[in-house]
Amino acid sequence: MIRVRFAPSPTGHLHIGGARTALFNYLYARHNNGRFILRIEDTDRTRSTEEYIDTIIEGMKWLKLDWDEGPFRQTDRFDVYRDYTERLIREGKAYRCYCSPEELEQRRKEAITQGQPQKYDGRCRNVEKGQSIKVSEDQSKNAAVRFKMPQEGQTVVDDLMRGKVVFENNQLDDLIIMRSDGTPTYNFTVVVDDVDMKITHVIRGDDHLNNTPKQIHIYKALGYDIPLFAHLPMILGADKTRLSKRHGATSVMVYKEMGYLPDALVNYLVRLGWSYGDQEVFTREELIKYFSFENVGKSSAVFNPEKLLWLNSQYMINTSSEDLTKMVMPFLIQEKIINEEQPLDKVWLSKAIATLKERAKTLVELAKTLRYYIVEDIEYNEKAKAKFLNEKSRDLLIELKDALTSLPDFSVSEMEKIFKSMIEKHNIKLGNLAQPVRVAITGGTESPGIFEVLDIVGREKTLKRLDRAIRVIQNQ
RNA sequence: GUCCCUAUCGUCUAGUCCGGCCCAGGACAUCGCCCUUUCAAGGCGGUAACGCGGGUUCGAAUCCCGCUGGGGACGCCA
Repeated sequence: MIRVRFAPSPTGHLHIGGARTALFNYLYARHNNGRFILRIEDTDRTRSTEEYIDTIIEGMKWLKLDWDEGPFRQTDRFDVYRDYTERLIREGKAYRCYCSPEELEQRRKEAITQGQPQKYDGRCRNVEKGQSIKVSEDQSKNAAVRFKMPQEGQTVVDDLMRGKVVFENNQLDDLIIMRSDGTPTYNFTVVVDDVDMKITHVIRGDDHLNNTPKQIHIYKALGYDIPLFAHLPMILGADKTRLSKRHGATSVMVYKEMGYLPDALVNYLVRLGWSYGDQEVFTREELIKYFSFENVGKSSAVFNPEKLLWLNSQYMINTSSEDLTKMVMPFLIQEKIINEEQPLDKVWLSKAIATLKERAKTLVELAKTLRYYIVEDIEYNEKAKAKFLNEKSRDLLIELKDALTSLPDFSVSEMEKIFKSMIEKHNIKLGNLAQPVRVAITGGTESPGIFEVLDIVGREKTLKRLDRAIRVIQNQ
């Protein structure tokens, strides 16, 4: 049974990079009928917050990356880490370190200026029995615990993505596994938890590749089997540096707020690194069916918001108008086009959406363009008004209004007949009539086909708006 | 500074393992044309890439070496 996990730290929102790591874990688990586990790595108590835990979970749910076990929290497991730490000390595989963070920082700075490797110098490594260093009670109580890394030989990480990666052990640092306040640190908890949770494949970002040899030695010291590793390439911003807030929206929930569909984001994210021939658009089932590390690239990818926007527009087109009706509601409220209690005919709304979904790239755009269908009075775009609501169009609008008023059946085909006869009579192009009408009805020059628009807006509002446009022209 | 990863159009990528089908294919963006009552959507077409230098070979985007570029790591962060 394959078991994978996504292990974010709640020191920020679920961001684009994390979401993709989660997605690849999810797809690998589902593809192999394995288990997908969510674990919150909140050992850094100064930076982790409950709020971030909630938003990460919210983000996972929004993207429909459902997990099978968890969310587990490392803060619930401190006793476990403490036991393991004590065991390692007892066995001589870890030791107490009395150096203060300030001292270490000082030494690190010196090492950098002197061009020396920035590595713990190991001064507490062999003094555990206390002969050569005098330690006050206070110091003893506040000691951190370091893990003894081997200093000779090599460590090989056999990575599913990158093959065998060789590290020289003399590069390895005696890392701290327990802080002086008694809380454990990442490189230690990650190993303990992956063992306890029987993780078979550790799939994570490239930035962890360098930690892997250290973790391998912890596995060995604990006497456990080493899982398989797959280190994914990172996502970069347009300037090719690590994706960060400088590059715009990085939190997945911001994409929700901007009116993106979760499936579109997932589709975009999976194609950042993974490919399946020339296919661009995938259903969730296809992703699960086709996913494999063989088709994941090795180099980092630049996040391209424009392609995401395009994909979203494709998903808008391919989503049923009924589903879009449900999805757009919060945005209609947000845009103050409707209020929460306002009743709205869902069938009618869905018909309106059908005319707009191939024109709107996001749900926000969809909501905004829906405005002239829903609200009572429209606002004119000044340029459009100046160009089309003038003396030239006044008589046409009056004539059309009269014709539509007496029209027995206010249908697309009947309206079409009226427009046709009018343009023949006046020897004008359809656009000469349609554009002024469009401005009168929608306020602007861009909309779906004019007959569809009139049909959805309905006779009552249509006549009212034509009337208003005529008055506006007369008052000029 | 040390270590690790990586390198095909502006961007995401196919092709690389098993050299010839590739004077490099698709997608986004961009430009042009078509469709057209506007805007979209759609259709057609254009511009645009194998980082550089050495090898190996009849032949290299593909194999080997070097260089250069890019990224990451070096925390009592994860």
